[in-house]
Amino acid sequence: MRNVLDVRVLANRYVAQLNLCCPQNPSSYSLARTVHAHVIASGFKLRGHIVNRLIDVYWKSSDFVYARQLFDEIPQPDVIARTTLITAYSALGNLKMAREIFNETPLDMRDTVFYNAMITGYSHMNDGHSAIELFRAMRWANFQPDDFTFASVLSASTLIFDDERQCGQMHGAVVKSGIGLFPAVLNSLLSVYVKCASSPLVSSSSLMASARKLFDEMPKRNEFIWTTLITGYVRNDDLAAAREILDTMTEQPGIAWNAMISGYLHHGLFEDALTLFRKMRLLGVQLDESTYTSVISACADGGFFLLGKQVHAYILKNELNPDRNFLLSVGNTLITLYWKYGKVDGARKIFYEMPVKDVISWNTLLSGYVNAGRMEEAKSFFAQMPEKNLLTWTVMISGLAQNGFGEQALKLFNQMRLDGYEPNDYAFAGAITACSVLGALENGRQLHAQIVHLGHDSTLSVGNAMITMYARCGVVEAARTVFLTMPFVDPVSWNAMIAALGQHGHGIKAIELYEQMLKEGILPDRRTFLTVLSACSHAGLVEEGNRYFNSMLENYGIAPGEDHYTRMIDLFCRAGKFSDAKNVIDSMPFEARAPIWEALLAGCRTHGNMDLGIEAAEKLFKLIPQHDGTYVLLSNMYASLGRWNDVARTRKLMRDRGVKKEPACSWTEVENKVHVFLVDDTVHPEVLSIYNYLEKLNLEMKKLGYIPDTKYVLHDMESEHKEYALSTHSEKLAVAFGLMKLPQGATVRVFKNLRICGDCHNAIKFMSKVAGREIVVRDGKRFHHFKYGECSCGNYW
DNA sequence: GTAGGGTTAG
Repeated sequence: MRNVLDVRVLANRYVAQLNLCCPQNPSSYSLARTVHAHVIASGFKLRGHIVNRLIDVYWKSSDFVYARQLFDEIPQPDVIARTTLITAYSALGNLKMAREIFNETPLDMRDTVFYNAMITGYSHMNDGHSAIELFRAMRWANFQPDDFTFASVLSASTLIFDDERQCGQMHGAVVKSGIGLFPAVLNSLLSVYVKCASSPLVSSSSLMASARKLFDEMPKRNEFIWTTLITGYVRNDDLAAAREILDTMTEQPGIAWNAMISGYLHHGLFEDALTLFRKMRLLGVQLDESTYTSVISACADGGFFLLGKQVHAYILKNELNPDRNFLLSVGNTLITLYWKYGKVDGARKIFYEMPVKDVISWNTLLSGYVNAGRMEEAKSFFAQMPEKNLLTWTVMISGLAQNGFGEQALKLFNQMRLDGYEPNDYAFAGAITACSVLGALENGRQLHAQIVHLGHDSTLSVGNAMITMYARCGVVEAARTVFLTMPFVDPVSWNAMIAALGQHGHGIKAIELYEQMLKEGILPDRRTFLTVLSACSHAGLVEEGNRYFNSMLENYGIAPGEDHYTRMIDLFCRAGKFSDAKNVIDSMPFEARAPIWEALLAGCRTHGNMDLGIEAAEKLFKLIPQHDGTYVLLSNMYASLGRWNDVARTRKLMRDRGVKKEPACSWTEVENKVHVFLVDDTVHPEVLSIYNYLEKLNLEMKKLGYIPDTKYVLHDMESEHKEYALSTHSEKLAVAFGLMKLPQGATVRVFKNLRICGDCHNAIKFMSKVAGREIVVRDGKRFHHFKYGECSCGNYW
């Protein structure tokens, strides 16, 4: 038998021990289990504060199941136990269960803290309306709100308030309740004004003025209040006002400086961010993980790799004992820093040395692989990720699409939906890009419909991707419609639309659009010039192209890069001006590398300039001996000159050197279905009937003066299919198929992922004449529109 | 038993 006093002492000791438990302390859980065992062993009844503390420690140590079990064992849980359980359910995001406990609790048992817990639950789950509704009910039932209540309700208010009147009313309620002096409440009230000012629906200036007034009247300000106001100005794009507040601070809390640095960062003012960082160090302001993450991020986005590396070294030297969270967020930004400057292996090293990693770490390195085009590594990395989120899928889908793996990207997009993810605009943009790569118009249209349905069609990423998709699928009108109906456009949109016109042979229109862009005050960048030069090249606008090329450095201070010189060589070669093309190479300020010679060889193939072509090929064999494109271009060049022995010799050379050729395929859109003819060197059964149809066409073509039956092998086929392949190429097959199947008057569209050859170009020209139809054929990224024996590219194929 | 600020990935 114990006496009452002993029992109390013991109970207090248990509670004191349990109060030492906190979720940050990893031994909390076992400590609680020990106390728990002691209590039972000493014959104590589990009740009162002890059981309540146990429930609290258990759920906070991630053992909610046990906490709930304990709760159920109590015959009559008091209001504290109930409050704990409501908090636990809210933290797990299960507001339904939290509310159930709430409703089961009789009115006379409830107190203010009990209401606070439920209101906070709603507020944390971003359900502002329910939080405020409960706040009203609480006051209706005559419970007195306290400082905690207001802090939660105000936080909920920031989610839903969008006008000044509501802010004023809430302000009034706080004043009336007589609690206004608590810093937490004042800070929350300030947040309400500040967040309401960030809403696009209201005029921010008068709300920020109210916020400022509240701030000026505050009797006491803590570091959070300073920070909230600075963030407020930053979010409303008034960096000067934010800086003014920072400069008038008497104390120097690090978090306020962090807010300012992050403000500069998000407004692209990287140098200001870094200057402020230097000042922080000079004044001895406390630096923390947040400072480092922002600063490294500023280095990553602002072009300061070396400085970023210095910060990295500084951290290694001065932060001797950083905690695990520190290593996590700082490590994550360091990964970004390294891969953005092409140091994927450096990024990889940091990743694998990190003691703790989260989804962001994985996603960041995944982006690094994808961005560097290291898709094999990206794929296996993706497969071994322990946790994925929406961004993971998005990065992988658009990465696959942009690196040419269209089918895999679409497969992954479907997989993502099967896994229960609702794609966002970026994911849709990735899928649309995949359709561009594949030329899968029908698929793209279906996605377009879904995008409109889900309301993603007004976003830039989707709009820009759709312009390109429609253009590359041969329907430039649809691309134009997208461009014209987009609520906002950016330089990427202009580029995409100019490219769309250029790729379809509308060179003049492309240039007109470019001029219009200039008139609207948008500055061209390196990519714009690539687009414009391509457009000129495809339309044979030699003079214009030359003029734009010269304007790059003269008017815009942009030094032409290798890719711009490549376009110029292309431009001159298409026009047959080989000496000009050669001059371009000689005048370049750097050594000609493979892309330059490849452009020259491609140009020589088009116009059968054998000597120069051989010269270019020789250079390429030295520079990139295993590249299949050189052999294909060279043999095509010989073929266009009718030098079949040289064709055979080149192909033998390729085999002897063990060069693998990418498999090719061809498809056409007929009756809303995509028909694939040749994939990986296999022949579709329908090829035979097409072949016969083509024979008939050939006869008619002969009558019209075209000489068909070029005797060389279809590049994509091996010997077993030669019987059907001897006289035709896959583009021709596809066109013939379209002519057979599509009703008179319909346009035949062929989307192919190779460059069209001269023989096919001629053949299709005549086919369009014989059939009296419009035929659209894809040639790499651009298109040929054939009509009555003419082609949109004129003489500049 | 309940609240408030700054932070990284496309």
